[in-house]
Amino acid sequence: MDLTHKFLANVSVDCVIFGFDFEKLNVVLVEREYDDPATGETIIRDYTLAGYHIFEDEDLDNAAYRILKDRTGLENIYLEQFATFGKTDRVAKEMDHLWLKVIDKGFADRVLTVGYFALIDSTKVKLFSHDSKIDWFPVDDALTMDLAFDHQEILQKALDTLRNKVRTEPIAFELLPECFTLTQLQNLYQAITGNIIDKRNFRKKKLQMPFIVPRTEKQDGVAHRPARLFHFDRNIFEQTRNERFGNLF
Amino acid sequence: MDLTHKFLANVSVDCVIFGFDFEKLNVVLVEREYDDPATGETIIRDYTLAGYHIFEDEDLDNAAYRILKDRTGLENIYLEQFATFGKTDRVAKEMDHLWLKVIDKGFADRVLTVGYFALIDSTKVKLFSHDSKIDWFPVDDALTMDLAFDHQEILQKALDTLRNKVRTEPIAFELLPECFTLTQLQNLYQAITGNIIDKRNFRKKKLQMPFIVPRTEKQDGVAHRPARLFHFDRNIFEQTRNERFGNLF
DNA sequence: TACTTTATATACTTTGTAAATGTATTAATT
DNA sequence: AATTAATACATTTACAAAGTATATAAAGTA
Repeated sequence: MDLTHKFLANVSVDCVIFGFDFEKLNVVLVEREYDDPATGETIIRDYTLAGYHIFEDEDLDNAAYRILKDRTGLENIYLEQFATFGKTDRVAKEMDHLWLKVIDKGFADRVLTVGYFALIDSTKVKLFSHDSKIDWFPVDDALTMDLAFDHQEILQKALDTLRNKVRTEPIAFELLPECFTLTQLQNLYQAITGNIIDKRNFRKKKLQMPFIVPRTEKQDGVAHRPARLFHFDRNIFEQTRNERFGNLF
Repeated sequence: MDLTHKFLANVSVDCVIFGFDFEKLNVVLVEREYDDPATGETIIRDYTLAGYHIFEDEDLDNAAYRILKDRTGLENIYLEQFATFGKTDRVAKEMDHLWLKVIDKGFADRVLTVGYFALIDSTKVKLFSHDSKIDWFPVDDALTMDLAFDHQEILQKALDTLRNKVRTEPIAFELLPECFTLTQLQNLYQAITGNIIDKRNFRKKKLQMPFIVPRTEKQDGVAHRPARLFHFDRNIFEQTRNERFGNLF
């Protein structure tokens, strides 16, 4: 192997952090603001995914876990690498931005970004950011917002990957609390895929899956008949993995 | 964004080139040999995937296309990025190798590799290599051979991705000549998935797929009843994409 | 040459299972 | 009592699984 024209690149990791509020799918975005030094007015406001460059002695996966922990405080979270973005012009959008005037010229270098998506139970998570605003946004909105760099493309690819994977792998449960109702699970699948699912068949199918385990507790604090709660048993799922063929919903 | 501890990495692309010989799935491997300067004996012989580092002004995808063209002479080939490998110790295996004595120390640096897999009609392809042997190997064999670096892991991941994707996307046809028999197509799916498929139902299902188009020609040169030939029509497939739900086979 | 053998391609049928759809009842709150 | 959603069960329809039969080529054989 000829290493004579060896070329070195910046490497960063971007985390697409997905959450579910029992209605729609959300994603974590970090706000960027820049005030014009002369007038003091806010000139730029856009959003980025949660990202950071990797450290020299750090595995890619660990960088993603670090970023996730910095932003959510959470550990042992479902995290999956889905794509790497390395177009030579991927920071070109930034060139037209005033950002270039205030930040390190390092941005002008070539930057590779490895994309990860995280699935978290967002119901009780508090988001952290030392210097900028950070918040949840509906994914549908985020796809039309002004995102920095190629974060639009990264988000879209993360969503596509999630939509695909959720059909055959039991990852949807990562977005729900430990106990959930079948309606909540159905709403989640609908939010991810964008399709509506027939309730009767969805229930019938789920009830005969041995890894969807009913609990004695019932739903609480709702203004109608409370639903039975369930939890997902990963062990049973793995034991019965070969018996399955088609969709999980 | 703080860029004070900016870190630069080597970036390379590895291509997992898949082919099909109407019996089994094959993959392209490049042989590495090193002769002991003292005795002249071959000390090391192992195999790598087709890979090379990226150029400074080159998109990741283009690097993959370049590597593929250098090795096969082919253009306009199905190529898909499937994962990026960035463990800090991913070249550690090489440390125990005598290779380190004869090559640039650059290998000791951290190297990120972006994995792509290519699907080609291998029936009429000639492989190129200026300095080393290059050949097709059955994937099953390759998975137990001595592959360099973490190429074992990369190959396995490529195979997993192919196995998954082939269920819902019409990429299997990339491994066949333009015209093929239904038996060849069935054998291909069996080779990829490792499962046997019922011939009667496979045929019935395929014959009612409008994008599997029968041709007037028949199979030639076989010592039994010649089969009808078909081709895959991508336009029809795309037009009828929403009508589909389940497996493609 | 004529006939048989061999190997695979191809067609059609029956059966079992799961999805799609229709209808009814239950259990909580307001 | 009205409202809202949860839950149960039955019927119909579609498709996959599995059984059986026939067609068409080359190659072998009398």
